Amino acid sequence: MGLRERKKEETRIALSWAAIKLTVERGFDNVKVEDIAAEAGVSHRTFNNYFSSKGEAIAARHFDRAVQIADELRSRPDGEPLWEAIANAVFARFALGMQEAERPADGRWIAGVKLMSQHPEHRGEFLKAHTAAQDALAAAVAERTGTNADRDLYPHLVAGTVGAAILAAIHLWLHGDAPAPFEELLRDALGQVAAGLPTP
Amino acid sequence: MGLRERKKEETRIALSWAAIKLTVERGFDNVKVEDIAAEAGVSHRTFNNYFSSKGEAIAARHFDRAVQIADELRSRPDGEPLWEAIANAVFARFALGMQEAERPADGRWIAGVKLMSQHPEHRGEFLKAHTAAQDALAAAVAERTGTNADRDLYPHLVAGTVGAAILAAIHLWLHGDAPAPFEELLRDALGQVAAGLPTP
DNA sequence: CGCATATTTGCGTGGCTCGCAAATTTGTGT
DNA sequence: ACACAAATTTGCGAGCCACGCAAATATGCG
Repeated sequence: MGLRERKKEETRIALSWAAIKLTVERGFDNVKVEDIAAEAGVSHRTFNNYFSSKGEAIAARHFDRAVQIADELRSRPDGEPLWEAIANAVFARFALGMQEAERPADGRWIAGVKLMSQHPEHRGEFLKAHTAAQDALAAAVAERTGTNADRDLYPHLVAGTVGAAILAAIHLWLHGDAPAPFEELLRDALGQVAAGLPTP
Repeated sequence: MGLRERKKEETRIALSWAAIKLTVERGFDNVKVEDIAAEAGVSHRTFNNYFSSKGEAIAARHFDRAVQIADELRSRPDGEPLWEAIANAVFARFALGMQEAERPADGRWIAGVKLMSQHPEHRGEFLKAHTAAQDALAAAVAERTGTNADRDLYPHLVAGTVGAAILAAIHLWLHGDAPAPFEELLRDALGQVAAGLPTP
């Protein structure tokens, strides 16, 4: 990767991060594209060369992280049972990134994230990123199971189910009554869907 | 429901339908809000009293239909096993609406729908509608299984899994290699997730 | 029939996305 | 080291969109 591409990637991340930071701090509607561009040290117009909306910039980090789950799955040993490999892939990339990238227990930050996550435009972009990543996961599942993502339901069902587990964990973590550690929720959710959701 | 509310509902549906029709015919970016309002016989400004974007207007029909699945589930007999009740609820509202509301085998129409379904803004709104309806389904599942949607993962996992099945069926139907009747895909998808997705 | 309440509408404001072309930066071959 | 081709950034402008506000209009109840 040449200097050119590296710098592009840096700019992309700087923009996305700036978008997240400002939005969490001030609220989605109080951040102008201009502000994000300024924070990242580029022009307003350049922002739109990288992202076609504020929401997309915010969701880009989620997207990048989620796509890596598929990559991780591909690199799991062949002998590993499917659902085990998936759980390991999810944890390797997802739960890890959760700890490293985000502020720990800053109440103000978490409150901001909650607000952001409820904003309509963000929700739409977040879900788009989520399902796009899910498609990548379906392709990886197809590879691993010898099915065909263009013809069979199976890989999409697996990927969709895993995605649903992740979303459920996030949802309960952010909005649930009884707060539990995210990792525990995620492990629980993946365990339940892997076991086939028997009636409780 | 008084005349007032009935008329509001009619306007809402007329707007949503006009948005779909024009978008399918001309493509998302070649339809102005003005056009939709004109087609429905109201002012541009009134459109925004009902919907806050073109995409939302289009997705409104999906949303209304999807929410009814939850209602339908509530009205299934108590003795019916959960997954059976869900499958019946989905079919009662979803597959039915598929036949009645949409043009049958008009190739031009279907091509337009495919294009529309790929447009970023539509995708976001569609997914928002889908997950909103999914939340309603989770609530209904919680009711039926004696779990709590604010504390337990279970109802969200079930609803999410059902949602994933529906999306996978739609996806393969619209974009898959080997076209199969939608109803068959849907039945197959629901059957697989209900059975717990064993490795094939 | 008249009045309180909802709804529609027009207008104005600020913001956003994107096409285009000029300016700047970067990689490469000599 | 240097010059040139290719990629990237930037400024500008056009067109569209969402929404606040207040005036006009429609509705339904007593």
